[in-house]
Amino acid sequence: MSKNLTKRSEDYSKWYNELVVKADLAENSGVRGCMVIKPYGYAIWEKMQAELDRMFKETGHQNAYFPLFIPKSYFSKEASHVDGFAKECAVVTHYRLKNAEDGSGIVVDEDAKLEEELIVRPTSETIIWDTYRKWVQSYRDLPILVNQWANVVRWEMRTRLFLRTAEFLWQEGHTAHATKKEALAEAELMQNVYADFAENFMAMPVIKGTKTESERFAGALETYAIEALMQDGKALQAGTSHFLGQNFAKAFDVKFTSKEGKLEYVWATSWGVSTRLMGALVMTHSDDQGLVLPPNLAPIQVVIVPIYRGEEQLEIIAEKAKEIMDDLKAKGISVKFDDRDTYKPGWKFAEYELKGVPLRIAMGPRDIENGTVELARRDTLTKEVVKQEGLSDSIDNLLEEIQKSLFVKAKAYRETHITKVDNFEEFKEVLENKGGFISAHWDGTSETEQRIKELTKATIRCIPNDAEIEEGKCVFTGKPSHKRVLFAKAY
RNA sequence: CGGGGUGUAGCGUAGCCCGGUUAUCGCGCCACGUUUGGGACGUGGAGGCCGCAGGUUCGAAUCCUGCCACCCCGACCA
Repeated sequence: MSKNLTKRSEDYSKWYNELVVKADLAENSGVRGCMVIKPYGYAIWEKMQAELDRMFKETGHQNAYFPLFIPKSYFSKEASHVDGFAKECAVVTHYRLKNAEDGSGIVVDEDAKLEEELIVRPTSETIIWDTYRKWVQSYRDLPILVNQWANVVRWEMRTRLFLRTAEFLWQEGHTAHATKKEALAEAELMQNVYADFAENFMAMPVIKGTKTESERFAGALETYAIEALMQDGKALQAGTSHFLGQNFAKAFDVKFTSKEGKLEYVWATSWGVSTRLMGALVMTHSDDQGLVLPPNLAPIQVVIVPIYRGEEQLEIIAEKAKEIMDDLKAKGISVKFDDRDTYKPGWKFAEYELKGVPLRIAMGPRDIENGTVELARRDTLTKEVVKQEGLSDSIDNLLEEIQKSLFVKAKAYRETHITKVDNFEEFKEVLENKGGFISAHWDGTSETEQRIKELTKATIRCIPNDAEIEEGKCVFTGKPSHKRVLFAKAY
């Protein structure tokens, strides 16, 4: 293993790429743009899944599973949806291979051409709404509150581990409602669930807002998003929740008879977060020493490293370590005792720092003698000698403190990187030299948004839900505006 | 998908321009010994279809063509 990670200040992008690989989260595979998520990285994803799944169920949702393949004809039923995804779809055209006649290997059997080509899902709205048609007749069949955990494929031209891969893992919720009001409430509810998860579980502060028309999901009437800010000053869309109106119901003819006996189209939402959150997690907390994981998501929360000379000492330390582990496990804290004698303590310290383990306990003969341990925090890189007595309680508290402190730190960074700007020169200056979100007035037109994007590469990340009504002039055109929106360069 | 770059042992690399013994070095790996409170040291050892496929040549890591993958810049996107 090579020792030094590129510093964030030298090359942020390179730092990220190296860290994801060196911390054993993921690596590239033989297939362009597709990654292998390694056990350590997958363990973090599983923790995210477990908590999100719990939250979805708590808000009344159930899991189901829909097919990977979508008939091309389904896919083309909703016009704006096709426009949005057509350019990045993988298409299955054949169902059989055969040995090449000249013996040169395996080739596609041209005789096995599919009658109707299948799209590998880039998202599942179409197949799900085709299914919901059969599930819904009466208002009594509503709402349908379904989520699926799945992989999807979007044939991206430029990929990066976790942030943008051709195949990624996600969950997609698809709900059907009798009224517009109910569907809107669902979309907002899920935005809140995502924000809650991001902040309380990932310790990643997010801004809740609405997307502008040009940033909206293909087929949605309204897209609600949570936006996070990375350490390099770029924004990252961490989750989206869409109000789909009756677009898909109309495209797939999903109607129900209302209480009043009228035939009406169903109202829809969809919402998702993906393995992109892994990238967000890395870029929110980690440092030049490696990964920094919030305790809620760390596969290993505490690691115990013994320092010893000879079997005899190890035995004594191991015995003490076992006591500590039992105490910690009883509190639901995940702990690993690393008694490998093939690596030295210093090597292990560096290794667990790279991997972001929140707390490290080092125990040597001196500690055995004094009834102490050395306790080191990953987030602050500080260490102190503490009494073994009451250790599990203090660790329990400390983990909670680390979780909070990571959030506070990330939030403080974000707060100092939201800059109010009132003219375009300043806009460009702040974007160039400081980065982060720029809070500015906008005249509400796609044309202006587009021009600003062309000139600066910054896009409107969202219109914050809590934006104050404030009379002002568009930062670009000078036309009247009544609230500020957030601009940023984005991932 | 367009422009540029890279690909040599598990990782990082020298050699390539200007073709010619057994492909360089460091880390890692294996064995033994000494070590163990911040990435230990010594001695010995193993490991290579030089990204893949063709071509030029007496001879190719080196020159040419095609393909694949990765990185950077664009266009596009979660």
